[in-house]
Amino acid sequence: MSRITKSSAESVEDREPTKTDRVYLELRRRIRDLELPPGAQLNKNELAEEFDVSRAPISEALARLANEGLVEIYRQSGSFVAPIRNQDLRESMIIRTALEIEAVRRATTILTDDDLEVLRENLRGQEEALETHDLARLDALDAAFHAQIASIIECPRLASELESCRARLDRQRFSSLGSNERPDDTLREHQRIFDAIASRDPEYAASAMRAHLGYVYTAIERWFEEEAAG
Amino acid sequence: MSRITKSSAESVEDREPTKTDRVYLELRRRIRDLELPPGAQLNKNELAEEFDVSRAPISEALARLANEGLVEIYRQSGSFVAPIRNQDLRESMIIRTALEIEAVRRATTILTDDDLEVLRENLRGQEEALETHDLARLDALDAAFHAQIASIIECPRLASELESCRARLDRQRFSSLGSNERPDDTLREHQRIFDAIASRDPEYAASAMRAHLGYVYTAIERWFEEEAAG
DNA sequence: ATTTTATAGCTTATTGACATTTTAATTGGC
DNA sequence: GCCAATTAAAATGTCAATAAGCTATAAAAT
Repeated sequence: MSRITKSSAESVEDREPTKTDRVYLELRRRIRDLELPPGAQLNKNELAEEFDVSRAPISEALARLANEGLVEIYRQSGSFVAPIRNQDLRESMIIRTALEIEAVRRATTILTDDDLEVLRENLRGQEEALETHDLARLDALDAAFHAQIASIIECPRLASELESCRARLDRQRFSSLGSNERPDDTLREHQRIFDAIASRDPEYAASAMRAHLGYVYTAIERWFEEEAAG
Repeated sequence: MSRITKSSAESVEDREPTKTDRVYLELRRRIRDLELPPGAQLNKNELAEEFDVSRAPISEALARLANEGLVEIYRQSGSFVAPIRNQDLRESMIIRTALEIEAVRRATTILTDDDLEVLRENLRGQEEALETHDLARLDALDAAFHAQIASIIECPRLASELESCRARLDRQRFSSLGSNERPDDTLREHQRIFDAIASRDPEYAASAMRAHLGYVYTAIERWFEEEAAG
């Protein structure tokens, strides 16, 4: 009997999202984009009123965000947007590095020509954005570049975990956007990753990715120290 | 005002677990240990009665387990223990490989002598367990060996994600325990990982770990094909 | 003046009832 | 005998009210 219901799996995908999902996605976006700044209080009653739902979906959405490290819930006391902690950024970068290196390594071995063309097109866009000093577009293409590489290996759980890391890291990135220190270096590193992938050498691709993410992490640490000092 | 309440963080750690936590941990254990077999129905009403709580904590616990890939919830239809899918095992092993390689690489560079001694002691235990054919103990020490390596880098979020992978993989492992094909090979691979760590060579350690996990994955795939065939 | 204690105000946790949706069986028609 | 529409049962999603716990303020005692 229980086996039969599993046939409903196909109809599950394309249903309108539950209220919990709506609240979760919207709050996640606000936190990521710093509309809700670190430390801001998230009152479940107020949120329930604002979203015009009861407190149950709010509560579950906040629990999910807490699980993801974007929210901290103190029992019977209050819920708050998580502060940006150096330790969190460090851990997120370690996990991101682990996943992206493994992804690029495997992607390199199973890559199709279409995959390569998508990446090449992205890089062309990055060159344009750099020439026109469109830092916002450059940033978006940067994120897409990494996501495209990860998507090649068709591992949704890995992609999801990577996105979770990025959400935590994005808050720092958006904090320092504009003070983007080295857009041209970044582009060169991306091009080197692309060349490594195109040459179908997993080790080369992995080391290029590692070098790139190492620079990214150095920049994050520098930002954090300035933030702590100033 | 909202800032002040964050000072309560220290008192949050050592409070008795919430009902949701209790239900989550217990259900997770039952699923992992196959007490609740893949496909089994999880009726929220029945569970609420059994645990003597209302349905809210049950619902949240199941949501967490669903997020982790151990449970599948079909709306207004039913909740079931997730089946063991080859694709899930593959993804879990990819993520596990990514995280463990990164962990061992970093651990190798910051290792203390005490850390080494703990690992050496574990290996001695594995040798004993192999000699006495105590496969259950060998299995436990295997898990501990990997966990000890990961713990060195002090990255709780990585450790947590690894444990989540292991929970998914454990169901397959427990299914085929006893048919443990190659306990002696496994020990040799562990010893090689230890030697690499002891020599403080991150690249060597990473490649030893990659080789080991590759063999593990091969065994999993073999099991799955036999399972599908027979 | 300082420390301790009691109280009041918030906030989240939990509950039990209700609404919505899906699934399966049953009935009626062909 | 078979198919379709209807209906009933069952499960989860949602809600609004209540319970329980924490923080901070203020009063009281040392």
